[in-house]
Amino acid sequence: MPKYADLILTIINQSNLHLTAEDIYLQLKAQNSKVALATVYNNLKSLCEEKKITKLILPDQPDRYDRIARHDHLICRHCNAVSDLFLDDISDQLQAQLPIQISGYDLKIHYTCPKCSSKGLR
Amino acid sequence: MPKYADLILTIINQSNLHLTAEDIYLQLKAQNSKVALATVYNNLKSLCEEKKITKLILPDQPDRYDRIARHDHLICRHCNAVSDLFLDDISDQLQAQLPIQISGYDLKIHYTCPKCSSKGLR
DNA sequence: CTAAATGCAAACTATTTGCAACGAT
DNA sequence: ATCGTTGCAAATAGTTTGCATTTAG
Repeated sequence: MPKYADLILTIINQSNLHLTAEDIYLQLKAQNSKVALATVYNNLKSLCEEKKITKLILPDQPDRYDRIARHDHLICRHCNAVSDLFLDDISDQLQAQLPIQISGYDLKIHYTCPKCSSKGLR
Repeated sequence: MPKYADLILTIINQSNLHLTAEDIYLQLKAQNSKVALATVYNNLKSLCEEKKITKLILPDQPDRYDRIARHDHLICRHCNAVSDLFLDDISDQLQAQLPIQISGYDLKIHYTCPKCSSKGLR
């Protein structure tokens, strides 16, 4: 039986959603029947420390976990829904403006998602 | 006596630090002697909703509160220390790559702060 | 007099920890 | 037999809420 760390990594890498610890827990339970939520949290924490996944921290909601491949995020300014975005890497451009060595960046773009937009929110 | 909302807004606008609710609470107590931490939280929440301040959410530490004027942040990849950064506004550049209307962005640049750097961390 | 602002304690949520039990080498 | 992995319950941290009280207009 594979360790949970591997199962969890696979779930995150195969998903294009942004799963919370709870989502992952439920998904594991559906497959595997017997996991503790704490085990999911512990494994997620280890995976982050090993830089095999990243934590996506968003306002007013539990943390989400994401694959490591560089990409940006669109965040709805009203409901905080998240989606992925693959823009040009601007590391070089940023680096050119800075006297220190940068190791990466995190770009969240705010907008109004279609759902909120259709409710008249701007 | 001014309302706490105003006092808090002033504290945040006058500080170039990134204060936590607790920091603000302590600062108010020092000036004013009698506030409840919950009142600080309630006011911070309202101020965010009114978009008079923004919440700065960082990994593994309490939320911090920041003035609204657009700027970016440098985050130490090791100790998560934050500092301000005033880079060129890239809204137009981002907008040009996107089919939807954006309303702003949040850019965090990761690096190794001097303190961590001097400890040999890279 | 009424509505908004405050204080306090309790509630809540997300996450972490301590520790005993388990399972694979 | 040992060491890393897991489950469970309890602890923790940060934040929010309910409600009675105070304050301001």
